[in-house]
Amino acid sequence: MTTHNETACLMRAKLFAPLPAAARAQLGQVAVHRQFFPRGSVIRQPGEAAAGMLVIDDGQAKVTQLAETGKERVLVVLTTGDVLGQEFLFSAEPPRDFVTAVTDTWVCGIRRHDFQALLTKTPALALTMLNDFGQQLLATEKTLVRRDLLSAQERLLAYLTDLSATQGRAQVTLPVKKKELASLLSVTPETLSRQLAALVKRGAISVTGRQITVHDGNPGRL
DNA sequence: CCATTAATAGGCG
DNA sequence: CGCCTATTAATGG
Repeated sequence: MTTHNETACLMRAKLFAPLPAAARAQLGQVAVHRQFFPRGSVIRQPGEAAAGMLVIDDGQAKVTQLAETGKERVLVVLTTGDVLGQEFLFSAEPPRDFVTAVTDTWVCGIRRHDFQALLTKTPALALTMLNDFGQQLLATEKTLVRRDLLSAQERLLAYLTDLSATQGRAQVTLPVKKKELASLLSVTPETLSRQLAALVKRGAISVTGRQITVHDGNPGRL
């Protein structure tokens, strides 16, 4: 897409934004740079070795888990600047999830040993990681609470409101197929379709394919 | 075009 | 609300 120097790739991760320049430069040294994954290809899958942490340099990817029945469960959708697999910086366990490119995607990464070597020399890095784990925990908590406490319609609207906030505008684009969004929200595709229609009728949103406009209102803050 | 796949509609538990 | 089926729309070759 655009230019790309040693540190740029990893620094696209919002995670590392607070780091001092020196630490970022060092990270750039040990990073794995710019691997390309065409839309639909598998970036990571269960059982792979030496997983490490990944940064979405450009593109979108979904994290899924496969049920016994063969049906896939969408856990999260990642976009440019998002990070995944922080836990593999600290553990040599193989991944349990699939990561699939939803669009053409470029990915960077850091291997566990490289990261840990750097960690011992750079206290700021440790703090940054701890903060990130904390954020991650809060995010997980939020999705759990939503799933258990909110109705399907409330969950959907909460999701859309979040998306609108992160994309920075009222008109948002669904990052994945509605079928997958349904999985992410723990509802069936039929229910998602109905609740979308209900929200439209209520005047909370308007829908054109994957383009959705969130009209201001009182979404509820969960 | 045709063949899949995705999305919606309707019925039912 | 989930599951099932029928119908229609979108997509890809």
